[in-house]
Amino acid sequence: MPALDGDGPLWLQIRRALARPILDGSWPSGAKIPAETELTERYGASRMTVNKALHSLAHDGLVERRRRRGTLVAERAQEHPVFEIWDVAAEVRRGGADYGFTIHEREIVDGGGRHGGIDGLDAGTSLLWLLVEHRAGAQPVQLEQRLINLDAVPAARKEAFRKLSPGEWLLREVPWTEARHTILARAARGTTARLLHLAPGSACLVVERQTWDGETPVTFARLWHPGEQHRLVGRFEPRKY
Amino acid sequence: MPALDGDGPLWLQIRRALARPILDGSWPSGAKIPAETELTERYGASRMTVNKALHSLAHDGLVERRRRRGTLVAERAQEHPVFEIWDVAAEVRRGGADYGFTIHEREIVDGGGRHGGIDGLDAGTSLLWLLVEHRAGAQPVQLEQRLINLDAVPAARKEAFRKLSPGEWLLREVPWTEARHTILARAARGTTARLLHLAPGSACLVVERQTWDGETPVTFARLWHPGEQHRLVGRFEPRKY
DNA sequence: TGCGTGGATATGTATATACATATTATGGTG
DNA sequence: CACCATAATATGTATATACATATCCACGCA
Repeated sequence: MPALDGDGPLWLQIRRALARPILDGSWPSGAKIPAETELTERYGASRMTVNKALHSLAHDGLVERRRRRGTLVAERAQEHPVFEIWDVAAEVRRGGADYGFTIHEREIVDGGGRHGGIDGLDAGTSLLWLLVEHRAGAQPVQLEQRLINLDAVPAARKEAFRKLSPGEWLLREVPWTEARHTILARAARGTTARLLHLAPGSACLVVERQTWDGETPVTFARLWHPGEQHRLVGRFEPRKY
Repeated sequence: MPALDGDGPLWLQIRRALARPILDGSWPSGAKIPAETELTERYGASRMTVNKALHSLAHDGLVERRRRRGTLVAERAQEHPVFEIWDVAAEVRRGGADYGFTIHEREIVDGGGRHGGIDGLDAGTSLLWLLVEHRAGAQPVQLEQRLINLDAVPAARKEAFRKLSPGEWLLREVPWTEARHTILARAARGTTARLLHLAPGSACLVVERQTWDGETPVTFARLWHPGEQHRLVGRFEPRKY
């Protein structure tokens, strides 16, 4: 059981300490989490504080709590972050396939060019344009059109993206406070169709994501997936309104 | 400000009482919610209990809380449930257009027929099949293929769906404990293309939703939207792991 | 007028305490 | 051995209390 990291409120520290082994799979679905009284001693916190951490994890679907039985790691707990972060690499690996990517285009542009700009930046801003193909084995599973705000992320200018794909690299290196996703369907044409091995006009599921750090737009990505093949899954419970 | 309904834990009662005017729009975005001390008096609860209700609303993005400034209704707070419930009628009305629907097909079938079955039910189960067109003004915005488990919802057999669409009726009348959404892209063909006024082969955004009440599957819906026109939007913040 | 400083204010966190409630475990009884 | 009553257990809810912290506002001074 991981130790506390000393960063921020105690209940969030406890939450993180418990979430980590759940998300990396070392506590599998159905595993029993120590009781509140035990965590109370282990972390030197009051029961109310421990309760807040566990309640928060339950609210986000990572654990299930039952009176008397205790707190168990939820089914499909590891899938939860996928819906928010939308990381192909992790998804491909979870499916058991080899993940690989190829950068087909790389160019420094401004916001007024044919690749478009980032919402909230003026046309003169320097952007890094990338066209990235993501594969599961030999099969293309995602085509990524990405723009990175070089004012916000100057390190991207020299980054080669050898080991980490641009998406993974950004997630790891760049802080962000907000992301907005738009999901739509569009027919693949031209280069898009060709790189995804699709007939022109095939339906694709497109996820557009723009990320901010405070007020500053950081990056925009348009992610194309073959429509018949790719599915976004979410699980919900009735709200408490 | 609504009164408490006396149903369930006090903090959830307070949560509901505050969520209602936010979701129905009577408290617009940016409106100030009474301070914790004031709600404490109004509802006869301790500050910790009020705090739990407000914290929970903030966690779900319905309100934003800042020290000293107080608690404000969040931007786009009314959109939040859309992501989960996916109610076209409310969405169309929010856009200012007239909402209307037409039931094109209605039939009692079993799970083995050409309309398919519901996952988790055997082929002999009686199902109500419906094909529903949803419009904003004269423009078709969604085509709904629906199957209802008549064992779980016997009242549906005689329901005419005159005022409420099947989706709204089910949401209101039938309890559910879990829903699963699948989002994909698919080309519209045949009747689907015709009813949506699309050329055959056009990309559509398809949302499939299956709902359970405990272990019992209740209903399955496949919702088709013209892909270029319809967008699913979500807003996220970094997780606290 | 402009600026900094300090007090007032509302939320954020943490604790100790108490009792309620659901569910499992136990043990006794027929 | 089956069954039912009862105890033990872990979470669920609620309160009172205390102090921390961010932020707005007003006051005083240059």
